[in-house]
Amino acid sequence: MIQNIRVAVDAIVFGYQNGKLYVLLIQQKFGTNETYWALPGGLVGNDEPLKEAVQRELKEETNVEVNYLEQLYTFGDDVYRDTRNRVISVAYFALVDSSKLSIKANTDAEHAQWIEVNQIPNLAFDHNKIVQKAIERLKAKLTYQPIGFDLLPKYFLFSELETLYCTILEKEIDRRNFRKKILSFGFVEETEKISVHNTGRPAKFFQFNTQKYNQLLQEGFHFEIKFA
Amino acid sequence: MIQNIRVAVDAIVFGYQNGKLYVLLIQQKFGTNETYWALPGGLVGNDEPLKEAVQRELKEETNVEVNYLEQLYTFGDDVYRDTRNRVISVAYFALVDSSKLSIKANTDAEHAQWIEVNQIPNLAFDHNKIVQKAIERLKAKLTYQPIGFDLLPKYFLFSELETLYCTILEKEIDRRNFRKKILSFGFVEETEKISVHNTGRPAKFFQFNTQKYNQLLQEGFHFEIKFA
DNA sequence: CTATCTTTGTGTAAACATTACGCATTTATT
DNA sequence: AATAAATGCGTAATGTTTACACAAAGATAG
Repeated sequence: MIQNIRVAVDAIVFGYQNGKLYVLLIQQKFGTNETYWALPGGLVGNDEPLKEAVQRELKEETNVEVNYLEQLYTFGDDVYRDTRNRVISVAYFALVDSSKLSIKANTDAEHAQWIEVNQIPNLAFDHNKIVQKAIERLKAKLTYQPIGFDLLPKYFLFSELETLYCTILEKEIDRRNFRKKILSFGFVEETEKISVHNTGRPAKFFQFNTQKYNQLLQEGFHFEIKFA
Repeated sequence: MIQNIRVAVDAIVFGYQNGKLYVLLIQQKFGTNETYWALPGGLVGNDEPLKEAVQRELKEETNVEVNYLEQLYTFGDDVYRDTRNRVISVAYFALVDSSKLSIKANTDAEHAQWIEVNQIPNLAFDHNKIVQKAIERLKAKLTYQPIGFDLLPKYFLFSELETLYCTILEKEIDRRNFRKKILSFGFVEETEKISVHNTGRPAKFFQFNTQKYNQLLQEGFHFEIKFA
């Protein structure tokens, strides 16, 4: 018997801005006037590594380049997830910082759009399920890996980092304890820059020091933020 | 262009007994007199869910039924991992308790064998890499999910649980603090049974209460064992 | 039958980490 | 100048982890 299974990749790309979490979706046409929302993705080339396939599809369909990319899960238990063919999908989890939240014009990218996570419509195939799994991963990782910084600009305020954690994890935390905890790690550094907003005391900008973090990792450090 | 990619599943099954961790491997013949060790696995059927494919292959090739099964990772970045065809492999991570550590006779199962993890030979394809990733997953999960109990018999001694943790994580821990920590969770219960070994004070058998654990999970409980 | 060995089971004090707040600081606004 | 808003720093109370002392229960040897 000859195996006849298609292999696709799909990307769940998260972006964050002003206390809101977004997912990158594309609008696809089925037939003449029916449109569906779906995750960016497509079939893998015969000689193409999976990871490159995701990056290519993202580039083609949305013109977005991500800051962070890792494999999420392979969806292949529902044999009829695509009604036309047997297709398994290797889903990837990705993050972009807020500077990339505007779609750059591109042949196909016009159908791409950032949608707030609590306003995601019905998606094609099992894509709602995939997004759900990605959100769980994001929440989990936020507490044990410093991926929150990949969602923020290079220089950020502590209040921004704090509201990012609170909005994504849907929990409250004490501003002052959070700050102390993060600073105690030693890989978030104060910069010279100072933000002036319309109200309140001006705040220092901070930055994530990747090198310092990797060094600490090697010394056996283990990142963790507990949210009650 | 027609996509021509094979989809395989591979299983990394761990077993534990007497302070030793084992992986289930099979001996395969290539050509006439060349033999290779490899992970159990094979191609997925056209109408077969991935998870069922693993279970079928395990049954066929090793006659083993596992206690715990979850998807590990999909290996598909090395385009030439199989030199004959483009094959991507969806790897699964599985556990059996010590009662299943003897291979039951079966047509194909004669080539299956439990090999100690620190004596794993060169394996076919990228299977050494896959096993490595599985070991990392096992170590990580042991600290934040109660999967250690799936490697032990239904009734076990605290000393057995303790040495399991110590051998797999390759670390020492204080016996008394470990016991207190585990018991504080409330899902490991004392039984009436008592073990009499040749030396020392007789020990109570304990058992894992799945129902209690699930109940605690719903109440927001989060399992965690820290190893210095 | 008592001394010794070994493993199990219980307790407790010290060290460390987390939590809950109080309050001074620095700007913009009235 | 007084007020408001957000930032930045400190400290006491509480909770958790670690290190270790020691009693308990059986096996063995003299």
